[in-house]
Amino acid sequence: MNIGEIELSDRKKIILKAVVDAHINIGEPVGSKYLAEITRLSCSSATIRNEMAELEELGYLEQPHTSAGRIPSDLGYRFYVDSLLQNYNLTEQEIDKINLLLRAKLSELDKILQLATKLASLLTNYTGIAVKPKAAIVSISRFEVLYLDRRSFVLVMLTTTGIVRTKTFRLGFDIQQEEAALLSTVLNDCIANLPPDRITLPLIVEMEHRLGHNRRLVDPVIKCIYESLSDLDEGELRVEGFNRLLQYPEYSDINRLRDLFDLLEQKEDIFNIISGAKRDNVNVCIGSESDVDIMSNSTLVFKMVKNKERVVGAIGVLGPSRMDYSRVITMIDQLATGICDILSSEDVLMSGQ
Amino acid sequence: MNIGEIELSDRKKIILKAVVDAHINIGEPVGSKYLAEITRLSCSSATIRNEMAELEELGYLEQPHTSAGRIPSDLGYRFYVDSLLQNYNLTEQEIDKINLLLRAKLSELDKILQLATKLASLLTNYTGIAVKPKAAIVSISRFEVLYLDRRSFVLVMLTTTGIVRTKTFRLGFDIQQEEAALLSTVLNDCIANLPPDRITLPLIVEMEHRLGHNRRLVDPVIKCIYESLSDLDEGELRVEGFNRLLQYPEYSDINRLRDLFDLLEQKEDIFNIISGAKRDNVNVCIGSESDVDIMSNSTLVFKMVKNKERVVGAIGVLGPSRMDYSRVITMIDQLATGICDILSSEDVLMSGQ
DNA sequence: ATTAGCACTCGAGATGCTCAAGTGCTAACT
DNA sequence: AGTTAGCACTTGAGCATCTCGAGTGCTAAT
Repeated sequence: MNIGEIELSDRKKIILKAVVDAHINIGEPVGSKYLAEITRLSCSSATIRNEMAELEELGYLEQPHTSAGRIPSDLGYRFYVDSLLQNYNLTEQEIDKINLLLRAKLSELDKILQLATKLASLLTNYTGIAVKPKAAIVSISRFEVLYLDRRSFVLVMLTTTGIVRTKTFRLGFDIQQEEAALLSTVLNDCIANLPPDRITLPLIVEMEHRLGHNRRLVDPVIKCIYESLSDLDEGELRVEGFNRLLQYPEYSDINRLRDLFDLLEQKEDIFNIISGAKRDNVNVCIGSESDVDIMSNSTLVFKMVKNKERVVGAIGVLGPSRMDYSRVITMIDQLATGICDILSSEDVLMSGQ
Repeated sequence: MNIGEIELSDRKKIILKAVVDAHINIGEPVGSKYLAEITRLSCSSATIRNEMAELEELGYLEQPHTSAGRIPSDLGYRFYVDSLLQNYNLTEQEIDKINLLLRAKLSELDKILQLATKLASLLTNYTGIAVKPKAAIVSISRFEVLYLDRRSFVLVMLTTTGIVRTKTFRLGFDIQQEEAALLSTVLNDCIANLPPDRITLPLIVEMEHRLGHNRRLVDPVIKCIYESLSDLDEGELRVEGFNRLLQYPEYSDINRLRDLFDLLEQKEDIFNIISGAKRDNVNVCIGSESDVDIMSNSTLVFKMVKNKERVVGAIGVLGPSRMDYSRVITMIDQLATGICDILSSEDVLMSGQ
């Protein structure tokens, strides 16, 4: 990203990696003496001091104050994630837990994401998040009216995206089974497959005309359709295990905690970060790499969830920048691909037996 | 509750009320001198000191340490809520905000509760909560199969409680419209109105028999029915505005905060408190009045939401025991009765126009 | 019964001290 | 030229100490 970034000597890389690793484990600034002990570089603390000073100049390390050790900067974490990361091997237990989810083969995307979010939080010990994006323009492809009794019916709406919505109507007057059927026919004739902005007054008038004395049904039904459609294209952000963050010293400051909480409750920023993701693989947004300044000191790791090339959501983890990256990245990767597999295998759901 | 509780002198009541009021506003222990100034009792701080000492002996007040003022004990708050509370008059704005909700006339209980929870939190500046109780034993009163195309259909399930569930099935083999219709008939014949524990193997075998070569549909459909039913009788706890609590000094301790968060995430305890409520009106559970010890220093104010005598949920607020009771109680009352009104007026929903 | 007065208690906050960790720099060494 | 030992320096954490103010309880006078 910078001119100074031409190449890092092998020793610098080893030291940088050691600093990040140590800081991830210990949570405190790491000093030269400690490094000299744990690294296999046979050189003295003084040498390491020199190297660290240079790494700081290059922007990879920071010093909280003069007499403390060094901690990685965002750039340092970035380099670590991009170049220094070792593969993490999931333990049997971890694989088991993920498989448990996969085997459950839950029915709806919602449910899967919910469980996956919990799992993400549980396995990584950070906060799990899941996102369902705003739907593209949705319309209702088919209406169905189920006649319950002379004073109530259920309106079933099948959307173009495959989601089904229902609404029960209770009436202050009587209605016949044939009239309910007529309502369904008229709805299908007039406004099936129309996006909300093309449901115009003339259409509504026509519907009222065709429904005769049941014209009074039109208004509430249309209102309900609008509601359902606008519901559907709202994005959704699910958060699980926020309290896990409370155990990390970086969030022992109430204000930071509060900011982060606001970030999650307000949703917009997270949506932006996730929808701005470039990579098809696991994305890592470290600290202030996003424009969201509240994110400083925090990192978001996530991966898109796709169903046959269509992005249907994302799943990830939010935690301190001092995060066990290799573990978390592997975990999210596994989880996301697992979900994708379930989704794309849905076709075969019943062909097996 | 105790022998000493025969009766409090008027002056004691005034002092107790003044202590609670002051502590609610200031958030700190209140001393005798301060009280002597603000109360209209023309008596000196020494007298007040004597009275306070007695109130402490009776259990209504507490002293954090010798040289601090007094704070109300749980019992003190309880007496305040039961006997000393003045009516709070909602401001125009507050009434407007509530009316806005009422006018929205949202379609589903879920949506109403969601909005109401947000509103509760917003208006009171504490954490809003809503509860949907575990449903009584639910069964599915009617099945409907909507044929989509030769490889998919939607199963619509109407439950005895009026809730509708749907599930889309995608098949690995072809199916005819008549076969789908048959599935619906068979389901209605065999297992409609049966609680889950009475769906027995013989019934399933019978269904498979009647469905002929589509017998392979039975297994996934039954599985889906089980899932839907067990989903439905899960209680639900909705929480909004937890971060508002972060502004109160009683929650500046990370551990307390964390305990409270766990309480909300784990749900069971809250369910118990709410389902153990005696009063039909607004309930106030102060601090350790419940058996849940995490609740010490916190108070839950809530009211049941009913639809024609059937309890369909509850809405309330969680905050520090030092809570603006008169305001909060009025607020929750207004909100809950408002929701009840919407629910019971649903009948007339369409008879108007 | 009330109240003025006073001795007493206790925590919050300020101050100053030591200590350990860690640095940067210089000079010596390979 | 790169490495290292050594040393002076910096700084925050932790701790003891002190003061100050708020508030109490008690006693004696009203």
